[in-house]
Amino acid sequence: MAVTLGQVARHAGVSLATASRALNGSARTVGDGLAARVRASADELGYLPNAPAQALARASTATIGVLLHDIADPYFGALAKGATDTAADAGLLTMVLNTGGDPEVELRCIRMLHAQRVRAIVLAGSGYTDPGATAAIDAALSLYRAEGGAVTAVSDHGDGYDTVLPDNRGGAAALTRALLDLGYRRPAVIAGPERFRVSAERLAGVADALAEVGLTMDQIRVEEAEFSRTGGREAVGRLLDGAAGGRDQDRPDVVLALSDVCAVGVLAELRERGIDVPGGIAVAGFDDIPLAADLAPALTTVRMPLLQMGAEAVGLALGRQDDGPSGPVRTLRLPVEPMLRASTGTP
Amino acid sequence: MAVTLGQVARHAGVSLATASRALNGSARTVGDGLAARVRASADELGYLPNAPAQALARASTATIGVLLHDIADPYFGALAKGATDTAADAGLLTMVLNTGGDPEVELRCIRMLHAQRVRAIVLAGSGYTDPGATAAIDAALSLYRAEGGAVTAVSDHGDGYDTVLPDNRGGAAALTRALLDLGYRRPAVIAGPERFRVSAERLAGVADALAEVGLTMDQIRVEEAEFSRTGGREAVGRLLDGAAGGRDQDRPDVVLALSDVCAVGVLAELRERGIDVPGGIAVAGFDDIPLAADLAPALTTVRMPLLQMGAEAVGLALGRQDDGPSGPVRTLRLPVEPMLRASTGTP
DNA sequence: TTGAAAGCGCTAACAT
DNA sequence: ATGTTAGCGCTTTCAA
Repeated sequence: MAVTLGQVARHAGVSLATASRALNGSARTVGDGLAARVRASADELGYLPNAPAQALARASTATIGVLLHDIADPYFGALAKGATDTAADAGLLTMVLNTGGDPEVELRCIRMLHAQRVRAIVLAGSGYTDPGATAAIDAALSLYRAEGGAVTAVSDHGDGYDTVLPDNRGGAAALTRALLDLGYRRPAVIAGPERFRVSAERLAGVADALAEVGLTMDQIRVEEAEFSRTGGREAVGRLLDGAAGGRDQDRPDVVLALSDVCAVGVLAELRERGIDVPGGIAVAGFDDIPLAADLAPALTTVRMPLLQMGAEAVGLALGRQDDGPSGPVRTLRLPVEPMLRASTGTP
Repeated sequence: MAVTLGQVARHAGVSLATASRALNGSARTVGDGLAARVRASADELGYLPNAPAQALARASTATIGVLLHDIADPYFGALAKGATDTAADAGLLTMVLNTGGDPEVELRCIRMLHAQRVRAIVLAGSGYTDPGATAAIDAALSLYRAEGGAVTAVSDHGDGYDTVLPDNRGGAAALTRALLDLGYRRPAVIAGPERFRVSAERLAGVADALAEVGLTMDQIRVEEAEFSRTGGREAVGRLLDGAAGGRDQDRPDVVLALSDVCAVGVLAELRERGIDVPGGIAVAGFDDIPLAADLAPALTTVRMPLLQMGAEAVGLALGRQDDGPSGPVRTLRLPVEPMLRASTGTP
């Protein structure tokens, strides 16, 4: 059905080997005349190499895999864009897999990508706190690496992986400090799910900054929320309803949502309740997703270099191909920066 | 290096064929005892099938490809989510390729996906108006289909493709009508790039509605803009600066951006110029991307069922596998709906 | 520089 | 129900 290399070779009157060398590169070189003839035949017949066959013969594919929670989430969208573009520049195709943040799904995805013999797997989602889940994933990745696969992580997935490490903790601390400097004194935090490592990192940053002014985490309200708009809405609802008596005294003066998509939900809920932002309660997020500055009001947040993170993660993976599997583990620390906008006004 | 089926077979004391049948499904059936033994061996050895080898032997992969302009764009993010999740449910992996809206890139991407022997290609970006580019793409896809590949399109890419067809024209007309009903009389339009078909479709819808009240397109200002925030900003800038004398008389009372990401740029530019929305100028978009309702002010737009569109596009492709390549071309028309929000207030 | 031939790991006839 | 074997399309020794 499809045109094969063999047909091209016959058409050009050369051997299979020569056709292969002329069309699909190789250490060996082919005489100019023959090479041209082969290429002409290939064009004429409309030859396209059979990638699976090449993969089998070469024992290597031109594909990578990216694992993330949800491609529709703007945070992961930007990460994926950085990754896919970098991969494409290197001639690689990218498989994008949504894990939904579920370690079991992630494990299955890793096996599928391993089965595909992708060159590299990028762990773009957060690492998990559950030791069992982490161990299972580590084991699967270890098998994958034993066969030459490269693994890189975005944010902490344990040492042992080449990692692009944005300063979650430092960023959270810097943002919290900035809020304190603005005069806010009754912060409440909407933290990410406990099962994700980044949640703890960011929370630790908040604690760092609070400690500097003599506050501890038990003195402030912390609600956990999924990394989603709905999660943010519900969490801030609990925060407000939970404030005993609902008196303004108990009400937080600023809500720090540790992800922008949560903050979006927070803004929506406050709007619905008729609470002015930042007049009534100020709001801050984390990530600086593309539309953060266009929200109502513009969202104070921590800028993460998302495109770069995705790009560097793939870059590390490709570097690993050259260095060999046993080179030193690389960690690329990336600075982050608080962005103060209207949602935290000036109290 | 990697564990092969052969090793598993030997370990279990069965033939290669039996091992294959036991592990990787087949019409034939295998005795319970043997099957269990084979599975046990596979587990013990940590066997993972070699997908490229399977693809070669079966002459078919378990992958699909999705072509879109930019995965970081929320419109495509949602589309991709619908597509990847549906594919995953069917046991398929998805390769996501950013074309940047460039037909040349798209052509190369199609060839790559063809080379990969993906089962289906989803054209998620807009079709092109350039006949040359379209012909080249059609030709490449035609070769692909001749070898059993399925192609489905989101929005018009020509008949001949199974298509998920949101009512771009009808939606634009309905939105325009709604704006006219609100009392706006000096609309200006920020249209998409002429090289995309959807731009013309949406523009035609606007014209339809204007005609109903005796207006023609030459009586209103139309600026072209890339489907991006920056595109929207610049276009509305031209719109305002171009209004001779800049007198309020000449100024549009509503700007209809034919994509939400453009509308975001419009809102940003108006904010910067200190023009109130909707008090000074009202703004509407198109697509209803996830954050449209959370912007400042909430954006009036046309709701497209983005997740569903992505999902159905993959569904059509999978249906095509069964129907055979020669079944009738399917078109799935999807209704869209204007969403009136604060950005168009009530003049 | 070119060609012949042996696989790569797996599936699917075709036996038995 | 199980095994034997011939490929799938390509790359890559190994010879010439």
